[in-house]
Amino acid sequence: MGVFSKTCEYGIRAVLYIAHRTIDGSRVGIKEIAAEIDSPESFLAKILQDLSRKGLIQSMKGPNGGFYVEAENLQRPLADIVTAIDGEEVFSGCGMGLTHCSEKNPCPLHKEFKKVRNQLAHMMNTTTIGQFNKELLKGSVTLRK
Amino acid sequence: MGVFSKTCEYGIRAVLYIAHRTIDGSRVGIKEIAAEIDSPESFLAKILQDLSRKGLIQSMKGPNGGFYVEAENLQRPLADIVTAIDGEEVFSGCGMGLTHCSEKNPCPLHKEFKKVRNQLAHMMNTTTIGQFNKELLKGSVTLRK
DNA sequence: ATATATAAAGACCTTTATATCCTTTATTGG
DNA sequence: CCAATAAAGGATATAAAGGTCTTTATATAT
Repeated sequence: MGVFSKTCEYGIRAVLYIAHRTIDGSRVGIKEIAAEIDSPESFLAKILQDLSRKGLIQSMKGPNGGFYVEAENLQRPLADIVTAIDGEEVFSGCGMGLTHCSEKNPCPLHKEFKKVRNQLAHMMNTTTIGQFNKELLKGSVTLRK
Repeated sequence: MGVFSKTCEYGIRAVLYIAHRTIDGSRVGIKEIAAEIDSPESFLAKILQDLSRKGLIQSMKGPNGGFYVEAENLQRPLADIVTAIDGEEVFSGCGMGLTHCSEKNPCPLHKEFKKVRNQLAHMMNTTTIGQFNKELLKGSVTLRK
């Protein structure tokens, strides 16, 4: 188990892929996305359907249809994808699973774990969907394997 | 979904509970442990059975039997519990699930995610099983709810 | 020795995550 | 309008995580 669910991992990869492939206003189909981020096609379809309903990405049916990312969404943080799919827990939950863990009622790890959580949250909140477009086009970073 | 699996969360809580309850050389039974860390008893039994096989905790059958932690194990890091239950992935895996993500073949988040991972790993490697005994005895930290 | 307390072990069951497939709906170009 | 294309939606399958129950093995006290 990683930090995010598999669904979420595919979601992040797919959104970044779509973003960099459609800055020119074009659209990209599920087949290509699935192939390029190495994910099961029909499972990914479900994920993108969900992200599209939630407005994180856009879609269009029919010939020349496909998925794309609106300009304004390029500024949204990756944390929004995580929250949409996995929820807030990873950014705010107790490290050892206590539901009432807090400053006043802390688990043993509370202080230290909070630092880690906050670093993760900060990173995901300051990293945007569009931020890697250049590097992805250059090929200096990868989304598959 | 939290950072660790539920199994792992119960495991950490239970081990810390056992540690502070058995510094005097006594043993503590599954019923008490489950009640005090608020976990399903027979599920926890499985988890402790596993941790005991792996040597992280000790156990004894029969009257006055139960679980306990050897003095030497009090020095072991919590990371050992996580690794025993969830594996290494949370400490070393790619944030977006790429199996070949590395310095040479990095995902977009590689650098930043690595920092978070490392902070988590560092924290869990420098925190020991016995470290919270006093606070748990005092009641200044909690393991339930 | 026997009765009893306790963990170990193994066989289940339930729920959630992951994944596939088939049908429907929307869009477009001719 | 028609045919082709591509996503949406729904039903279902499979695997993994989470959880329960019953029986067995082992230690202790009497």
